[in-house]
Amino acid sequence: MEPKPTLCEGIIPMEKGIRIAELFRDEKKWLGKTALVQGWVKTMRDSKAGVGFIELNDGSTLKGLQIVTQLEGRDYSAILKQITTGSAILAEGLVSASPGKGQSIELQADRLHLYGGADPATYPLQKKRHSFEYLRQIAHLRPRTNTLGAIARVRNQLSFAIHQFFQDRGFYYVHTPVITASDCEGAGETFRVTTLDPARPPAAGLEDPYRDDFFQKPAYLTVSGQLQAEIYALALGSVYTFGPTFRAEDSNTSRHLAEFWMVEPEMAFHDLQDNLEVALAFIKYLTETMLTKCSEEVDFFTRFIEPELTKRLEKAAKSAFEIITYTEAVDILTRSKESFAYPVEWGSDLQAEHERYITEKALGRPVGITNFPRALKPFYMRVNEDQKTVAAMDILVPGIGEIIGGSQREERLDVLLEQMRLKAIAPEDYRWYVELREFGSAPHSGFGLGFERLIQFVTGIPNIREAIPFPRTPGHAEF
RNA sequence: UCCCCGGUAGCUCAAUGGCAGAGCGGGUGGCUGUUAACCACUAGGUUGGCGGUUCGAGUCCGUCCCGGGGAGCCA
Repeated sequence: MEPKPTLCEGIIPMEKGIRIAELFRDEKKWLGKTALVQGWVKTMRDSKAGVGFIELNDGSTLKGLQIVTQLEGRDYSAILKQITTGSAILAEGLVSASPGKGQSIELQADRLHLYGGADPATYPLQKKRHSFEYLRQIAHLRPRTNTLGAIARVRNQLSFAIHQFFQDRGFYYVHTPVITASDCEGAGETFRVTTLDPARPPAAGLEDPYRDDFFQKPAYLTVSGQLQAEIYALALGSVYTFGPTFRAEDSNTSRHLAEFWMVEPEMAFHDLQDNLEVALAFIKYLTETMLTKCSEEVDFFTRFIEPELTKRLEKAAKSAFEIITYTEAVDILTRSKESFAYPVEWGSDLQAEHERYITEKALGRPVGITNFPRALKPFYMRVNEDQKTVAAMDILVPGIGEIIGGSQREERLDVLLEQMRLKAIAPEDYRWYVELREFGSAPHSGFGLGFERLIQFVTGIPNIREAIPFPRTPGHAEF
């Protein structure tokens, strides 16, 4: 009788190893014990006649574990020949005190296994520093570098902290739609979502060109979950969204992505002041998280990327933010002796150079600016008593500029309709949004935080394309 | 989209209009405790594409492509 094939046939069960970060976390406990580790070879220093060293990284921490590959009476030369920089290997052996400088423990290998080699002649990562521009071309390998690996761990830690912050405060996580039919609030250019074939467009002169399209009307990728978050805030109280957002702006700068992640809390029965307090507590919580949970990465970024980073984080986590009104900001700018390329005038938008002067030079720390001219801001922001300004708030940080934008929302039906009229927005296109003001309207507020810009701020990484694993920018959607 | 800067070996960069270079990485050999290891030797090039000026172009001009910085717009 023939044996029945089983699912496991030919599959070697994986051996359970220990993460290198765990080894370092409790070195004393592991000293003298046997450990099994699995990861990728960062560098090798071998002496063909003598002792060899492999620096192994498994992604759990910046620091590599030093594997010592030859002891008396053992010969690894056959397998060592195949283990090269970039190879995936297993190493098992005694954790012992290291006589060398640079690490206190090392692993004396009893057993080595090669999972997958890497041809040193063609492996794109060397043991030296590469430019970020080069690493972007090999986005499938760049998380194996110190910097991109560290950013990935920071992204993970802060994503978790974002949920923690809101969950601790009774917010509900709401999934707002990625596809939307409302070309929302004019926040940037939208990507179209369609199943029509551009090679075979609908016949010209067709009464309804969307008749055969999937949604039978124009549809887009979302540029913000805010309007839908408002719906749930006016039912659940305090909610937040955290998801991808899409802007088709032809924008080529170090702080723009076509696809980025945004955090958008929305809170019923909260005015602008409450909103600001949540935003500031939020920034403090996230920077504090960096200092406590990502200290190894913070030290690394401070050493290699941005020398002022630790100071910047401590300032943001511990000291008070400066809160000024737009009018006060204009005063600061007009009184300054700085010569700006763009004139400063009440009623015109603050330019990047103005924002930078205020947060970097005039005040030297994160700044909240409130109550902007009504004409500059979208229809949904609440009109102040002076009729000239709206209850808006921007939070600026040194080095990045605007990281948070938010407002108290207009909850008064008549004022909202008037705002829509002034901004030439047809109420029938936002029927449901208007109805929220007809049925149980309530004061509410919210803001949006660009996650990748936050990552830039807390790591000091200069280009936003390193703040996300797979950056999408004009002309680039690889990987 | 606009302005500025750049594109030379696998990577990071040199090279008055006059022989195409270095460091790192790769290969080979050496070295019994290395830390971006070290020492010796060695291979490696359509100087982004196309066109032009010139006796001669990596270098000057035109144009396109790509990358970076900044601006606008924004988070």
